[in-house]
Amino acid sequence: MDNQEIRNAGLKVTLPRVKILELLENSTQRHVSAEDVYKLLLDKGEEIGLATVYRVLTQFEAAGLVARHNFEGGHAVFELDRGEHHDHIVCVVCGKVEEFMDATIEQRQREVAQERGFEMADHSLIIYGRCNKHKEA
Amino acid sequence: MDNQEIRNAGLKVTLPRVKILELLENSTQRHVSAEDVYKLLLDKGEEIGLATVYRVLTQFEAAGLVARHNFEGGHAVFELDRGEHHDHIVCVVCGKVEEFMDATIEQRQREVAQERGFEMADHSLIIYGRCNKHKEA
DNA sequence: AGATAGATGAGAATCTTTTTCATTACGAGT
DNA sequence: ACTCGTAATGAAAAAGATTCTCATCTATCT
Ligand SMILES: [Zn+2]
Ligand SMILES: [Zn+2]
Ligand SMILES: [Zn+2]
Ligand SMILES: [Zn+2]
Repeated sequence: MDNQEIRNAGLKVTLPRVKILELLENSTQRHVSAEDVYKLLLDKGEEIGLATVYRVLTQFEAAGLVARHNFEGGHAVFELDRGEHHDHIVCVVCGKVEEFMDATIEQRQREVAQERGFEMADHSLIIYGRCNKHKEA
Repeated sequence: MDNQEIRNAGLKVTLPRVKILELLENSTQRHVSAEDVYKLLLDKGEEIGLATVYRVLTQFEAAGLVARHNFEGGHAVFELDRGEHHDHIVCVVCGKVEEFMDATIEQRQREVAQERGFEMADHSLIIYGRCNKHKEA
């Protein structure tokens, strides 16, 4: 259960943390900004300060519960980290986000890093395009 | 020459634009933030307002003269767009940036987008890791 | 050279995220 | 269950990045 995940992260089980984790688990949008989380909680009647939302998301990220992504747009988006790595493809018209994982790309990235003497720690791959509803031709 | 590139972009050839483009061409750091550009110009005695730096970089981007990247760190970095696409590998310790282009990755990205019904417009791939000077083992 | 649309600079404004600090609430130990 | 010390929270301020406003200047065309 959630409480245990929070405890395992070395954090106290507080109402804001439980509610934020619940929201990330149950929200229809998987990829949400801090502001989104704040407003979605407000809509549910949970008055949790925006500063707390930022703090908790950052702590969850450090604990590996949450992943942060820097999509275009000037603000970070967060999602529950379910352990399975994936990358993203984002529609530049409607903002729709789809996830994918391509073993070939993953493998080549590791090789590219090695070839350059780097030890890969992480990577960020975002494809921008127009989804089936918004492509031109 | 620079002036023609600026003109071709439909922009007036002004001193700030010429100086910013020169700096991007000659700077030892290829990947610079707007603040970097502002300060590097100051160091050279060119007093160009920060707002102008932002405006010009954005215009250059729209004209395809400059590429903008959202590395981690909360601020965008810019580089001259020399027409040859490439991606980046960044050392999380010292910030060193290397460029690479991998045909396999590029190709798979296009395929992934297609498989999902997307028309790829652009993509952002950043590998984070430790460079040869900073890796552990 | 003169007219005009476009460009600049300074500062204000905006947006996102972090910090401060006084107050409140977990949870370990009794 | 009660107490206490520490960690967590909320509100507001601060900080950092970027954009906007507007009065002034300037490149370009005639
Ligand atoms: Zn779309
Ligand atoms: Zn995702
Ligand atoms: Zn390094
Ligand atoms: Zn580059």
